Amino acid sequence: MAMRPRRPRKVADGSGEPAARGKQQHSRSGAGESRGGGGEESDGEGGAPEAGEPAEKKARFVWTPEMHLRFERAVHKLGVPHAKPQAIRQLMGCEGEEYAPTRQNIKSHLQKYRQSRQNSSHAADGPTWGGAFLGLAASGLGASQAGALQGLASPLGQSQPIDVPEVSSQLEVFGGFDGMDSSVG
DNA sequence: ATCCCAATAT
DNA sequence: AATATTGGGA
Repeated sequence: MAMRPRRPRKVADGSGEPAARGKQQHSRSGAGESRGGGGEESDGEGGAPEAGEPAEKKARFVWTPEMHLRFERAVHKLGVPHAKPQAIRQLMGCEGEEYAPTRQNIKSHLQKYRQSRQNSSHAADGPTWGGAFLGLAASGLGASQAGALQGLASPLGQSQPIDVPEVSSQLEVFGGFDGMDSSVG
């Protein structure tokens, strides 16, 4: 029986759970999430192919240096410790792109990003994250793109001057440095 | 109910 | 190692 990895995870109430748990499964075709004005993450469950399909490979999201750069800029704009997945997605301008990370993709990546910052914080940096965009510039596909990214323009031409939603509510828009750093006393 | 984070699994 | 998935909290 196929199960549909929909995404209602936990629906209120948390009383008593069967003692049986510890099952992991993976299987997804579409992305998750799709709502909220302008959401495009469609959840088109294709139904489990009964048979005949030669086990399609699931495509994992590949974070390209460029996507990574957009991600980084968005995160830094909001402040590393305060960057939230949905805000990041908006600031990235990935909407409308053919290759757009889903909120969950961003979430996962954001975690990794914070982790790399946390465990190195300010000292040495790993070759992967530290030099991710260096490869972009060296690749040659950056040159002009890098310049565009400086101003943050969408390759589609639909560049709107990033309008930050509303962060005014919080008085802590302050950010730009790694939070949680208290060693020097 | 929705969103996000951290842990965990693959 | 990088990404996805899951569990739990706000």
